[in-house]
Amino acid sequence: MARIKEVRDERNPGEELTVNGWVRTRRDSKQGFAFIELNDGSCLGNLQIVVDQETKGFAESTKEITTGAALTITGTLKESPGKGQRVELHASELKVLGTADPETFPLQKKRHSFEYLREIAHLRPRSNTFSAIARVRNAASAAIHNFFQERHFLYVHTPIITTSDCEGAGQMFRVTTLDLARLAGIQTEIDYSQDFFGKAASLTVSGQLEAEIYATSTGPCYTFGPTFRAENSNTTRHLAEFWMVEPEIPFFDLNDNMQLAQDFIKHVISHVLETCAEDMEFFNQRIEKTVLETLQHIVDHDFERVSYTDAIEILTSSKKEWEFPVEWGHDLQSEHERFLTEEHFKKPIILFDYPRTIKPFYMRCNDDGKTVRAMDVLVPRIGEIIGGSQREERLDVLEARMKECDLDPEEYWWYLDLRRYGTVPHAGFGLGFERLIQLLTGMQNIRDCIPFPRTPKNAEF
RNA sequence: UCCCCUGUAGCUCAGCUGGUAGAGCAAGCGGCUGUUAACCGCUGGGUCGUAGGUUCGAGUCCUACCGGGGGAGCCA
Repeated sequence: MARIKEVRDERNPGEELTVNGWVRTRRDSKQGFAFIELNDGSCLGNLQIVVDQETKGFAESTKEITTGAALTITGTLKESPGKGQRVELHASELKVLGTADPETFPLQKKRHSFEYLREIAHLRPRSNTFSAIARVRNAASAAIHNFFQERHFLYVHTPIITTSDCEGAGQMFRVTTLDLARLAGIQTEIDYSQDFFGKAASLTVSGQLEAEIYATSTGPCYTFGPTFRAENSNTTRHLAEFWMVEPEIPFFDLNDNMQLAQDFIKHVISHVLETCAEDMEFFNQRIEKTVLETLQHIVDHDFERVSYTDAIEILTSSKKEWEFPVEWGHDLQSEHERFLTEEHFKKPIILFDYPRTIKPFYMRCNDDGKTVRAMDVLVPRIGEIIGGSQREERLDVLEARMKECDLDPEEYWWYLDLRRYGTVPHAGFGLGFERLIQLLTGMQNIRDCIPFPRTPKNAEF
């Protein structure tokens, strides 16, 4: 048995082989033969199968060879006289493994809207676009591990269920075994001591705090796993369940962190461009005609590093009309970020040293008393793809910051212990994996960049 | 959560200022062809998102709800 990618790329005319796959389309000749385009998901291209009356099993199953049907075919590979393919398989034997009634099969041999395909998420990976996304997603995952493994980072599995109630990164999904229907009737304060973990538990919004534990024990490390945010976000770049990559490195400052983030993104892009050439060509032609150019440009240039304060200066001195005013101390709006990365610098930028009032407690305070060592990587079209910082390693400063943010240091006793015993400067960041896939593929909507998207009011499949 | 747009055949859409529905593609059948987003002809297919309302009459106007999309906020 051979996979179609292998047949198309490596096998030679004359070889006898068997392939399995699904029919994409079929072109008939009444003279008794037909062309079947077979795809098995191993690559974008189909294998052209030539069947005729000599093909065992063809005559009796002609009606069943429709778009979507699963076939197994044995035959001889031949050089193709037609245009569009190097080789084609002349079938000696054909068997229909599974039929697909053309009257009801939802995928037709025509273009479908992404919205429609989202409603049939169980079948959409059988389409060109979604199988290509799946392969790019796979290649990007491999590139992420390569990048860190080559640098001897430890892959750490941080917990999915957490009881540290306020990690600070937004609304959390509650995890419970309590009988909610019954509790709703009683209407008293919920007693979490009766719950599975003996206290309130939630799905993680970040593995950062736990990653810091390993960074300050076993050295540079990274997490790569699912993350959950219960925010009621309805945009093309937010998911309730998404995958995040979070490296954490001891003896690192913000500059080291910015360099790592840049090297990391460039590495993943380069790897995908190399290993998914056919899929990337498809995205460039059919999805977004500037992806290849954009990605190459990112690989070839350094990211622009701009302090928050300088960014404010650039924005106020540009003669743009802003819907939201630009003012030091306020977070930048989408329109501001887009202007900086898409119009002003026209490449990825790293904004750093944000006002402390708009950033979380764990970011290291600068000596100016106003800013923290935060960084955001913004890329054209997507916006923020990475958020990170140098962490506050000074116990007294960290405690003071927690109180400033209305957090109870007691709750974070173990996090503070890392500063109490052998504290070191360290830094890290979080990369939204699906946003990276958006950047790589040119897909507009993040819901098409994950196999089974979870968004408000949607968790089908 | 807020703002805007949208919901008509399997899919993508048209249907102007209200008079009970149409195209392309898909599908079925037939023809043609070493074809390749194949091509040509014929045929079938819709209680116009749901519930109310205005009107002699509503796909078309109004209200509510539900679904989808885009933008904003939250962030990755």
